[in-house]
Amino acid sequence: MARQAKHEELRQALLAEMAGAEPHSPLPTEREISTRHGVSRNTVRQALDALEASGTVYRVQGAGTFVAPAVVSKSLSLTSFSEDMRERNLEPASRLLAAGTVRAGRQVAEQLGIAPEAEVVRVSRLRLADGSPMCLENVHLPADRVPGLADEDLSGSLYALLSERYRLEIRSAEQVVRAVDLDDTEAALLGVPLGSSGLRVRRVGLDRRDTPVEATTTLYRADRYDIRFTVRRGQS
Amino acid sequence: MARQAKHEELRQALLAEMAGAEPHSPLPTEREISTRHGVSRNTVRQALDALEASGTVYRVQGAGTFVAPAVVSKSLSLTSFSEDMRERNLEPASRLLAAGTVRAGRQVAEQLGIAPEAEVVRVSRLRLADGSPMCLENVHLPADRVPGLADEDLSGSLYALLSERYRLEIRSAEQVVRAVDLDDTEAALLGVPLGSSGLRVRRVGLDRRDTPVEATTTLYRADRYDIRFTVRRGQS
DNA sequence: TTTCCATATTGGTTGGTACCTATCCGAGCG
DNA sequence: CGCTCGGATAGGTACCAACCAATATGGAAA
Repeated sequence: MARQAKHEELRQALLAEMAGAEPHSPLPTEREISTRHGVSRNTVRQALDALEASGTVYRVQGAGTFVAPAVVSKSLSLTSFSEDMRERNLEPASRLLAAGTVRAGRQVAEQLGIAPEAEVVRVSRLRLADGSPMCLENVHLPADRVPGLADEDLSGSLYALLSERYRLEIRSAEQVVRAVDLDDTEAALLGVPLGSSGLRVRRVGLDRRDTPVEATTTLYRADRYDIRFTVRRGQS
Repeated sequence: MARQAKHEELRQALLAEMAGAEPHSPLPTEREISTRHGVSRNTVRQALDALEASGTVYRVQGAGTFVAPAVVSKSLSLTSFSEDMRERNLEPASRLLAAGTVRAGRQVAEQLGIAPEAEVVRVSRLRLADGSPMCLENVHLPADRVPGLADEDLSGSLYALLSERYRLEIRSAEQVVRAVDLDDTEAALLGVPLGSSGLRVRRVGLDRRDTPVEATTTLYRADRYDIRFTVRRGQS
């Protein structure tokens, strides 16, 4: 048992204890949690650090730790389309538009840090939520890292496939979000009036070593999709 | 001196040392940094934690800590328009469109957690970058927390004013981003063709105790503005 | 009654130690 | 020559102990 770290167990325990608690009600002091759960104060702090980072609690030096008021949006985490939709209580699905090997081209090459003439696998899909179009997705992967990908079943989660079949795990991603006017083809595929606007997300997925392994452009319907996240002070 | 924590000093020291280092080149081991800087490994880890969170380095258990490849976008931090523009090397400016006290109304009341009949100060500004329009900004603040705000100089950074004059510090914010079609008035103010699309950011600013103190809707020109950020795995 | 200050309490920071686990690389075997 | 295995070394987790800094509170003083 206990395949996970102690501070992670404690985090979940505290989360459970806090369920239904009033906003701004105080948690036990760090030292009390420490003795009550039989762990060191350092471990308690690690758990509280995580809870604070996720916006579940806030801390005031000299005063205590308190449960944060209900938040609309959690902090942004890296999710696949499938995960994202399930979180919104929508059933994800896919329609494959195209899949094959092409040359990278200037933009994709720059994003992936490879030569423009290098080959990449391109997967183009229309993604559906509860049966109706949600976004157009265009994924580019270095061809040498995913041999035979175009012949796999591309109707489900690509992230899951990359992880299981190619041991390619995307650990972080850089995203650029922009509002754009859809062209006629895009509008038709998404089932929105001509001239509608859309939300374009350009993502570069990075592996454990911060090396680019995926360049994706996703075009969301403006009327069905938004991006929610929490930002905090305290960086440089 | 040293009004700041030791791990923060160390973080900056490491940042300086890494300046100009090759991507993927290894940092000294944690233990070596520890002895060389005369601090405990605990402190080293705190500094490295921060550097990892900001995407400056990545760590591989059993291998070492390495400088991350140059990133396009840093992780999203909470910035005011003025800070945001300066970071993009643009000169921020403001044109005040309206300022006064109004009733909150349903939406703002819900965002701020107050009654719909409660009074709020509303500040409406056209924000410029290098002299040309960048976005329309609509700020709402609970009237009882910022008495006399409408008579202040509202041409500069509102965040700075709130902090200095009212000791109101916004520590985190929840944002919802959406693509929208601009109406004719908005398009005219922003100086873009009728029917253009825009990027709408709804933000609720929270103070140290996660209590809402600011509700802002900002409408950015789609052709001049994008949002960049880094997301990571490893939450729940 | 009100104000102010000493003090106890809380979270924040730092040092130190021990052990676990993942990774790398070279020695040795097949 | 290639592969495997194991040791050395890296980061990861956990613990203890002490002290610092912000806060809250209650009692003394005005």
